[in-house]
Parts: sequence; C-alpha cells; structure tokens
Amino acid sequence: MRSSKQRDAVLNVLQSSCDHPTADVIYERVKEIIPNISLGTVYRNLGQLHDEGIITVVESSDKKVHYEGNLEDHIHFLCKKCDVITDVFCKPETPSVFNEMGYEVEKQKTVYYGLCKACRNNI
Amino acid sequence: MRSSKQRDAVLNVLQSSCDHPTADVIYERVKEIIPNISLGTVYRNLGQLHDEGIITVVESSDKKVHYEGNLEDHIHFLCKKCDVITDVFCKPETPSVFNEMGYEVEKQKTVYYGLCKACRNNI
DNA sequence: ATTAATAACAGTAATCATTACTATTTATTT
DNA sequence: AAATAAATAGTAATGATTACTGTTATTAAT
Repeated sequence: MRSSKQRDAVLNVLQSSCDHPTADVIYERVKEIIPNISLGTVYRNLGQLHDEGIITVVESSDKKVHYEGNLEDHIHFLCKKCDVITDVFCKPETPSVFNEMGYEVEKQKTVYYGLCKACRNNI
Repeated sequence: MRSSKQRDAVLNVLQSSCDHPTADVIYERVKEIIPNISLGTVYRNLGQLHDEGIITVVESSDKKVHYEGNLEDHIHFLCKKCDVITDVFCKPETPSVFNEMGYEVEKQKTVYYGLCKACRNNI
C-alpha cells in the first residue's frame, strides 16, 4: 500500500471524529482539507484501511456502513429511537449498570470474528 | 397486524432454517410453499416480524441483511474467509474456549440495544 | 536525477439490495 | 353481507456502494 495524501486525510478525519460517520459524511469532512477529492476515493480508502485493520465498522440501524477510528476495546450502545451510536468504554458486568448510567437495555448481541474450524485447517 | 398466510410462511421458513438466510434466500424457500409470493411481500413481512421482535437480524460480511428465527440467547461467529455465520450457544468466558473449539478468534464486538438517556427521558 | 512501472486518483456510469407505489385481493368488523 | 383497511403481486424507483477509464503521483531502479 503506497502512501497518499487522500488516504492520510481520510484516516485523520476519522480518527479525530467523536461520532461514527458514514462514507458520505467522511467525504464532506475530508473535502474541507482536499476540496476536489472524489467520493470513490473515500470509499476505496475506507475499504483499504478496514482491510488493514486500521479502522473498524460499526453496526447501525440505517442501511449505511458507519466507520470508527478508535480501536480501543469498547462496547456500542444503539438507541432504537434516535439511532445514535454511543461508545461505552467501561465494560458493564450486567445490564443493570447501563440502567444506572441512564440507558434502558433491551437486548444485547455479541459477535466474534476470525477463522472457523474448516478455514483454519484448510490453509 | 392482521394475519396472512404469506407472513406465516415466511416465519415458518425462517424458524425451520438452520442458517441465517437473506431476504432473497427466504424468498426462494417460501416460493416452494406459495409459488406466486412476491419479493416485496417477503421484505415487508420480514420487516414487520423484526419490528415485533419475533425475528432478529444478524451482521454479516456481505451487504445483505441476514435474518434469524432463533431468539435463544447466543453468540455469532463470523469467519472472515468463508463468511459463514455460526451460532455458538455455549457462552465462552474467554476467547481461549473458542480456540479449543477449533475457532481462531481475531476480535470481538458487543452491541447493546435499547433507549439512550435522552430518548428514555423524552417519552 | 530520470525513467519505468503501477498504485492511486477524479469523475462518471453501473450495480443491486431494498423500498415505494398502485391497483387488486383478503381478513376483520359491523 | 357490506364496509373498512391491511396485505398482496407486480413493477418502478431509490440510493449506497462498486466498477470503470483515462490521468496523475508515488516508489524503485537505472
């Protein structure tokens, strides 16, 4: 992966964002640094940065992919009413901790990523 | 929500599926029961069933929404190579349990769903 | 430093999962 | 049995993402 000022800008924007922006939001923000950057370039670089494990994607309720530059281990809270994604850095042992924090937890999902049995052996 | 044989068929297909099918796969399976059902009907009913909390959606690596009829509390394992989504019903305390099971865990994500502080108060 | 090779780019067109629309059918209520 | 409106089949539209193409910029080798 060759260096480019476009990719640097995309990464900088994402890492200095406190929210979980979509590709088009990142595009708008990067345009303030590189006004003639193209949307395709933003998409391509987000894909590359994700493949390299430098950024992550966040589940959301709209159909768009949301990105995150903060790799620290944390939990996401997804509000079903306003659709806001919140970072929760303290790991609550029980959902009751969320209640004390002001959240009302309805359900929880955990996903592990990696290689399954078959793919682990076939390489 | 009025009853319909189309919605019953969609739910039956999903609840008797062992995988995590997408809308179009569910469409193909339901067509064996109701040959002239339309894809839009499948989408609408999946949406309704999800809104009612009767089915859930599963994160995946393609761009499609995957559905699940099994509401039992469990974890998903997403293989980055073959993209297969596996249900894991035993809750491993540590990723090492996965290793013993044959999986190679690379990362983990947890999401909580519900109402955030603001939305909890504004009702 | 020049040049060669090619990754990355801007701009635009194409893709395709999902949603919206419309006239018709069907489940419920009166 | 008639009235009401939710649900449907079929089709058109949407829009996030990807693919394509000719050009530019980065890296490595001479």
